[in-house]
Amino acid sequence: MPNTLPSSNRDTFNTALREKGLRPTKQRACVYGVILDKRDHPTADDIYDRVKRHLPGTSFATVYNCLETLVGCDLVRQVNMDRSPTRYCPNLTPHAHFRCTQSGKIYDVEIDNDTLSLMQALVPEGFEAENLDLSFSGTAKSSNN
Amino acid sequence: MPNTLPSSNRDTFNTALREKGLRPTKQRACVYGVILDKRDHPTADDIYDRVKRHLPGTSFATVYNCLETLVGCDLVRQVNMDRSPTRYCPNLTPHAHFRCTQSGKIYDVEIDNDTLSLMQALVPEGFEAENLDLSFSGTAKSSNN
DNA sequence: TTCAGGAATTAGAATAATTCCAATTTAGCT
DNA sequence: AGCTAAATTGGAATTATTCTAATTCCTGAA
Repeated sequence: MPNTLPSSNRDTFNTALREKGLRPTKQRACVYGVILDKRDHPTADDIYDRVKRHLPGTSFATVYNCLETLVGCDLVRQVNMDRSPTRYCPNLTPHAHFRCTQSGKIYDVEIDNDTLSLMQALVPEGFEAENLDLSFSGTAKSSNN
Repeated sequence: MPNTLPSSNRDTFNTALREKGLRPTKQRACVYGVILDKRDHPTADDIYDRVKRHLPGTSFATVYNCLETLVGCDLVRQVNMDRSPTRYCPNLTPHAHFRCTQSGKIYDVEIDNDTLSLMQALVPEGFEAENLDLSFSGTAKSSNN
């Protein structure tokens, strides 16, 4: 059903793209839609499958292009864990990730402001951090599935 | 010149491998040697080039095999930043990494125990973290080169 | 409303890092 | 020295991603 973005997101989407002089195309909307729709940290591959259900003609290149655009517009975030395929996440609040090495699932982990400040304070003089990435891996009890 | 590991490291190396029932071969020693020798977070490619100077016959597959072994024996650590090639680091103390987006260089960043504990405390009930990865990216003033 | 020109999409080829594989060599034991 | 499992080798294969050139689509000026 997406391709129809919920209207609040639709506005954010249109605005974010227009601000950068980019066009809010149906492919971009659809990619954004499926990422919002099921927040399971899908890979480009997953996203491709889901997008095809709504816009069957869509190509892989387009999915990658759209993802790059959405990341550039700060609508979604890339999540890289080790060397596994990049995953995408619509949660833009500062948060860490936990990967269960058994199931492969990725969970969002909140970061409180105090801890965030302390982490940022680790960066030495003379370095200007634009980005911070914190991730954990280990096992999640099955009750978390 | 390595292939000749400094003797203190040579002991650590032999012991670590023997403990796992693995053989301390000259290729493994050499890979370990070049990683200790120049601590600039080399990629497998860099390591391959350096190893070839000492053991010209060495193949790429061997470099990867050796790296995997060394990581498994906790002699070196993998450093993954975004999707760039994996880098290797002989610093085994808990530390974060800073990547300068201009130069591509990677710097070690110390993590004090208090901050480390707070970070570990972020992991919710029901999750058991075996691994923690913290990395920053941004710009380093040229005085840090 | 039409049309020009840039933007976006497309299919498929290309790339880069890494892993796999089957054959050969080597190391450590008896 | 000879046996056996472990390690190494070269090359092919894989995987995620990026590139390319051709086509299609929008948008805004006439």
